[in-house]
This record gives sequence, structure tokens and C-alpha cells, in this order.
Amino acid sequence: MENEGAFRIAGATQEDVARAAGVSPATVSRCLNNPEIVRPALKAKVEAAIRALDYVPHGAARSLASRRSRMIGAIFPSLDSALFGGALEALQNEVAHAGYTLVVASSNYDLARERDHVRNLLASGIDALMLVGGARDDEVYRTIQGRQIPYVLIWVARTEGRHPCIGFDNAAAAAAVTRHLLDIGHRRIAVISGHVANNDRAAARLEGVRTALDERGLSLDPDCVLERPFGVENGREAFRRLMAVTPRPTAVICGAEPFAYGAIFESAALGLEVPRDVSISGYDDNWLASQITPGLTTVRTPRREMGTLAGRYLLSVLAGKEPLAPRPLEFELVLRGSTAPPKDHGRG
Amino acid sequence: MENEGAFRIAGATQEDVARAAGVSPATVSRCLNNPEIVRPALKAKVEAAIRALDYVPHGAARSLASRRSRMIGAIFPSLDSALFGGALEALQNEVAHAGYTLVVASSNYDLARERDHVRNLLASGIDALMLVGGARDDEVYRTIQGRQIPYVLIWVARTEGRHPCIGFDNAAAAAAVTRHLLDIGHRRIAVISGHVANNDRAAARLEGVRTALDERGLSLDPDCVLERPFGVENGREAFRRLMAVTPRPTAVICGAEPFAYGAIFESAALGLEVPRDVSISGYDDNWLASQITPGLTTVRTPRREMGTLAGRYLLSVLAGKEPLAPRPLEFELVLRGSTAPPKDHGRG
DNA sequence: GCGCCTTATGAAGGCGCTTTCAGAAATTGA
DNA sequence: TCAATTTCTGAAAGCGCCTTCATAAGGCGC
Repeated sequence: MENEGAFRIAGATQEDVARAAGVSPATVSRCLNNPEIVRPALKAKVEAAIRALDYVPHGAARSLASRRSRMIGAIFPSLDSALFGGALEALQNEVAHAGYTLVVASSNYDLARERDHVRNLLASGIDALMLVGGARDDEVYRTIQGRQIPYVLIWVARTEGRHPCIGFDNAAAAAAVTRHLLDIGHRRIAVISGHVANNDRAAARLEGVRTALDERGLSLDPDCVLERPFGVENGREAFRRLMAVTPRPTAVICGAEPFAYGAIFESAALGLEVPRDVSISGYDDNWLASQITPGLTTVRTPRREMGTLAGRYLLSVLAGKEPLAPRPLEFELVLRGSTAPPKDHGRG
Repeated sequence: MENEGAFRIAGATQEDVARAAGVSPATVSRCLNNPEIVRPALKAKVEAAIRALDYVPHGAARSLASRRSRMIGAIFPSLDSALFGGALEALQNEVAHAGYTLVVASSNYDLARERDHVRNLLASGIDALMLVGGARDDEVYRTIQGRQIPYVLIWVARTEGRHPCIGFDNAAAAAAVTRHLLDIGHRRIAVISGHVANNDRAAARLEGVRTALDERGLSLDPDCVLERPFGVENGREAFRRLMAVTPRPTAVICGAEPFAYGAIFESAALGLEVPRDVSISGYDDNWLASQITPGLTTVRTPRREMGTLAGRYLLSVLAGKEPLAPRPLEFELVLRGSTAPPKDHGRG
């Protein structure tokens, strides 16, 4: 278990390479950072020396001298969730491909923690930063802008032009689900939402539901809106509670997919049949949505795409090209078996 | 969308702070790195100056001078998976708590890619490294050891003392599941496994199944062992195929939980009832395992714990204390409804 | 209150690399 | 072939911080 063994001497330095190749350190540096301006003959000698010495440039020294760390930071509300995994992986692929290294942190849906992470990541010298959502103290934005590094918000589509963002319209997506339910006859609709206080995505979704109801002259009964921390168990509990409200809602809109799974599993436990007794909708279209029976009606959100585009956007800015202002991404309403007209529909 | 605005001038330097506080830069440095050796009066002045100037130390300069980057690297086979999310988040929490920053990369279960990431992370100056599993070229280990940084492997429990590792015994866990199935009467057992070529965890599980069968004088029919890339759809397909084998297996051991979900969903599609017609077992105990009906018999693996302990181990080594050799972590066989005696059991 | 020992501070020399700047080599045109 | 350009290369000055070394300040005993 001891990590001993045949240690080689710590890395060769640029100067060693220069000496071995019979050139100056400056030339070695150029071979690495600007290969096209050094003559092929010299370049070959340098490259041979690099291989021979197994030379690896010293990142910190590079950063210090060049004022670029080649690191990009990303802070997610959670790293242990099907929700952000795809975006994280896509972002990592994108930036690694360009020679950047990804530094991550998890805020655990806590703004104070996020703020600390922002400071720490900035201190560690990241060249760019990705954040999820737009709901945070202005001071945080000022801190970032003070560093003059590019940043981007994902999972949101509108910031009134105040911040670059790459995302879809959460309110519109939730409204689309709601309109679907209204269209097939539901009038008494309940919502299980994430806590909206520090989560503008959750807030926008709730807002979208309200907007769609409002269009038809309806509104949300306060008894029918439950805010819970994300999670299947909370979805089960909230669903049970909603099913006890009188008159009982005929449809439950879930602001996050775990809630919807919880609702579906709990409905079985309660002896309710979906969608005959109650319609349930999700939000995100995880893999499970299409596998369960009945399939979950939901909104497919461009999760991986946000990661990829966020990476691409930041890399473009770092490369000096001001990228085109990203426009909102598409979402897609996916209709499956978990929603159907309410059973008394057409009777009254 | 333009990220313009009221930019402040880029960060103050240590020298600025020193001047503002009327001390030397060395004292400022000490206030940050060795606060206890500077007199309270001076320390207070320095801290005031730091706040006033909103001074944030320059990470790269710190790294260069101190020869420590305060960054820890971690390479996972995938970042978009329920499997590693918990370990990632736990690791991040653990190292962030100690003032370290986490650099991540995804190898996508590809050893060549992992090797490149190792080189890149080492070049960017990480102080320690975490890897998943032990199956990789010796050259990679030599590269790491050449850097003389601590490293740790997770998800494996045994490396013949060659590498520090924190994990559980994959073979024993798979054997435990297998023995359970044998105990309740199954004799014809099939396996859906991940590809074992570059994945020692998958290989160990398959080995564990073979060991347990061997103990009872049984062996695995080659037709009943299917290797697939991880994923629910592959689980469905493999299960369908296994159900067509004659004689049909009475139990299917899944080497990863997505396979098991696929098998369960597919069994419904095939008109088979679990566990009456076929028993199915999983591996990992994700949240879904306890939610579906029937519940999934599986092995609970210490995923978050591995992340936490890996972080703790690396931090200890970095702090100069040689931590105690970690012993294998516990797993737990979780019996639920998806396994039962085969229907002809006791008849013959 | 004086010398000695302990403790806190400052001065200065890198850490390894990038990047001007100036000078050498190569290239071109006549 | 020679001068005028153009293209490459090398020398050297940092990037911002840490850390040793030497020195100054504080604490102690008598």
C-alpha cells in the first residue's frame, strides 16, 4: 500500500531541453506555443530533445508568465444527479479538446457556497467560468467581471441582456406542458416544484404554469402548489398530499423529473391508475421517462447541448472571436402515456 | 449579451497589500500561509489591507513559488452516470473543504483517453490524482510515480499492494449475489456483464460469479454470458436474447444496474413476470432499485464513501501523514422482490 | 535595567516559463 | 555579388509569490 517504487527524478525543465537541443529556452517555448514560426530543422531538434527528456511544461510557470491558466471553471448545483451529468461531461469533452482543463465544484443549491466557490476558482486562476442559472447576488457578478474573464450561464435563456447565457426557456417549456394538459381537458392542476427562492429555473417553470393557466382564465390553487427539495421521496410525499386535496387535482405537473417518478410510484402505492385517475408530467426527459409504464409525458431539455455550447462559447471568447449571441435553445414536448383526458371529461 | 460593463482593474498584488499595510510582502505571505507566526497587531493590519484592496492571491504564482498547486485531479470513466456522480460530489466536497480545487476529466471508458488525461493533468500541475479501477498500462503508473505525487485508485480493493486503493471487493460482492441465487435454488444462471477487457471491476464481478458457481460444482454456460456497453437499452436487448436461450436461464445476474432495469422493463414487454418466471439481480443499489416493483435485489456499494475516503487519503498524504493502509470497504447484499426460487424448485 | 535567547520581520533570490527587443541569419532583387 | 528586407533566434526582463537568511524586536533571568 506504500506508494514507493522506482521514482524517476522530477521533470526536466525548459532549459534542460534547450541545452540538449542546442538552442535557447526561448526557442523551446516557441516550439510549444507558436510552432509555425520556428524553422523545421530547429523544431525537429527541439522535439527530439523533448521526447528524449520526457519534458512536460510546468503549468504554473506557464500560467504565471503567460497570464493564462488554460483552466476553465464550472460550478454546478449538484454533481450527483442525472440532471447535470450530461452537461458536465459534454463541457469537459469540449474544453479538453481545446487543451483546457476543467475545474469543477458543487454548490449543493446553496448560493453562499456558490459564491465561495466562485472566489476560490477565480483565485486558482481560471480563464473562464460557467455557472448554472442566473439567480445570485450581483456582487458575485461584479467579482467575476472584475477579473475580466469570460463567463456564461447555462440552463437559462433570458437575462435581459445582462449576462451571456446558453439555455432554453424554462417558463415556455412549463407553459407548453400546461397547455397540453389544458387542451386535453384538465382544469384542476397541481404542481410539485423545486424551491423557487434560490432557483430561477424552478421559479420560471412555476411562472410558466401560471401563465398558461392565466391564458385560459384559470389559476393555481395555493393548496395545489408544493415546493420540495428535489428527490423521488419528496415527490412521493408531495403527490400523496396532493391526492388528499379536495377537490382532487386531475393532473400533477412536476417541475423536475424525480418528482414525477415519485408521483408515479406513489400512485401505484395509493391504488391510483395513471393516467386514468390522474395525469402526471415530468420535466427533462431522463432515460427512465421512456422506460416506465406508462411512459412519462415530459419536456426534453437540451442538457448535453448546453454543456457543449457553453464550452464552445467560452473557448471562442478566449480565442478572441466574439461569438454570436447565442439564442435560446429548443426544448421539445414529449407526449407519452402518463397524461390523458380526465376521466369525467366530456361528461359534464 | 455582450459581457461589457463596469470592469474594475485587475487584482491587487501582494506588494500592493504590503505597501497599504506598511509591511513587507513576506509578511503578507506569512499572514496567508502561516498566520500563527505573525503578531496579531500586524496580522490585523494586513487583513484589513487585504479586504480593502479585495486582494486575491495569484494561484499560478503561488504554485510556482511553493511547488504546490492545491489542485487535485480525478479521472472518471464517465461523468454522466448515476454511478460515479456520488463519488465525484463527495470527493469535491472533501477536497474543497481543505482548500483544494478539483480538476476532473472523463475517460469515457477508454484507456488511451485516460492516459492522455493523466498526462494533461500532471502537466497542469495537480498535487494528487484519483483514478477509477486498476486496469491500465504500467507506463501510466510510471508516469504518475515519476511525478512523485500521491495517487489512489477507487472502486477496487486489491492491487497486490502495488497501488493505494479505496474500494470494495467486486468479486466478493458478485459472488454474494450468486450464492444467494444458488441458495434459493437456481441452477441455470445467466450474466449480463460490462465489457471486461479494459474494466477490471466488470472482470472481477464476472470472476466472482464464476467462483460462486464453481463452489457448487456449477459453471457458466458461454451462451449465458453477454458482454455489453453499459446502458438500459443494452440490458433490454441482452435480456431478450438470454430469454431465448434453451434451456432458459432462471436467473439473470446483471453486472451493472442499468442492465438490471433494462432486464426488468424488457421482461414486462416479453410477458414474463419477475420473479416468478425469472429472477433478476442488480449491482450498486441506485435509488431506482427500491422504487420499482418488484424491488431489485442488488448489492449496495459504498459509492460516496469511496469519494470521501479517496479525498481524505490524498489530503493526508499531502499533509505529510502517511495514512493507514485503507482496508476494503463493506458492501451489502440487499434482498428485494426481484429474486425468488425458480418456479419448478422443489418439484424435481 | 543589562545581556542573552527566542520570536517576528524584511531583503533578496529564485520558481519555470513567456515575451518583448535587438541582433543574426536567410532571402530577395538588382 | 552586395545591399536591403524579411524571417528567426537569443538575451534578458519579468510574471507574483514563497522562503531562506540575516537582522531587528521582544522576553527572560538576574
